[in-house]
Amino acid sequence: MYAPMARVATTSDVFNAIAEPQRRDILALLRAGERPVTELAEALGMTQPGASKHLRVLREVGLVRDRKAGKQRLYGLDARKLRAVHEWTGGFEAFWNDSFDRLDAYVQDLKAANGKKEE
Amino acid sequence: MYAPMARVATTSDVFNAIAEPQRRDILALLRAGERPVTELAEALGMTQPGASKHLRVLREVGLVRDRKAGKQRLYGLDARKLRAVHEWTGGFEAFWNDSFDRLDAYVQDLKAANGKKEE
DNA sequence: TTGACACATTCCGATATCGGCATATGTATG
DNA sequence: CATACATATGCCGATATCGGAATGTGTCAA
Repeated sequence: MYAPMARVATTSDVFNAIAEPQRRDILALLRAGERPVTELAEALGMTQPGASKHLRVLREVGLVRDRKAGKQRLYGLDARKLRAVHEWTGGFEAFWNDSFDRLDAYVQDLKAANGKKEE
Repeated sequence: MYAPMARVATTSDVFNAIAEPQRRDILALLRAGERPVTELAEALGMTQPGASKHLRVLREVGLVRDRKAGKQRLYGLDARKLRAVHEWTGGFEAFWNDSFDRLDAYVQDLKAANGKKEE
């Protein structure tokens, strides 16, 4: 009937998939090539079911692909969808590079007043 | 003293902040310049408290800054942290252009070598 | 077939998240 | 001061999420 219409499922999109640090780690590791689940799990210090679950999310959004190889299942990177994120953030490039409006003034202000901020 | 150690707070990082579509919309809108909360809310079809809450998240991760202007509070973009995301995804650039070629090569390699002596 | 291995799925508990609503805080203006 | 306006915060309900543990499924090999 009414129902507070709570949260919307978000695990099905790339932005959310890479919001999880461990999943980013998996993707980064896969740049070196295909890897079986157990190897990923061990390399990243996570349990096998944990790795499987993260891989499932990554697979469902299309960031990785899997391939059977005997007993194992090799996961490989499919970075095409990361391009969308790269381009989205790229749309803000003008705002972190060069001065714009009062942002620049504000930033200068911060630097002057705060010194170093670390990054 | 047990506690399944459930989920880790993630709202305090940039990747998670931009995982929410409405927050991305806010950031995109703010490229046009500073805006008061109400205007953002109306422009994006969200309630005022809703906008305030999203803005709070964005502020806490440093993606927006706020400035008092009379009765209003103007929110402005601070895209510096988006650069980190841009660069992280940029680390995969070589893989979204020819990821399949690379993968194929890797696969051939595996088949030829059989074992897992990679690198 | 049996057993070992690789991986996926399910159930669970704790907590995070989001939207809606009501309300509190803050600020200008009369 | 009082009131209107702008924004923030608190509470709630529904649901999503994550990790752990146990268990299920699939595949090779003897």
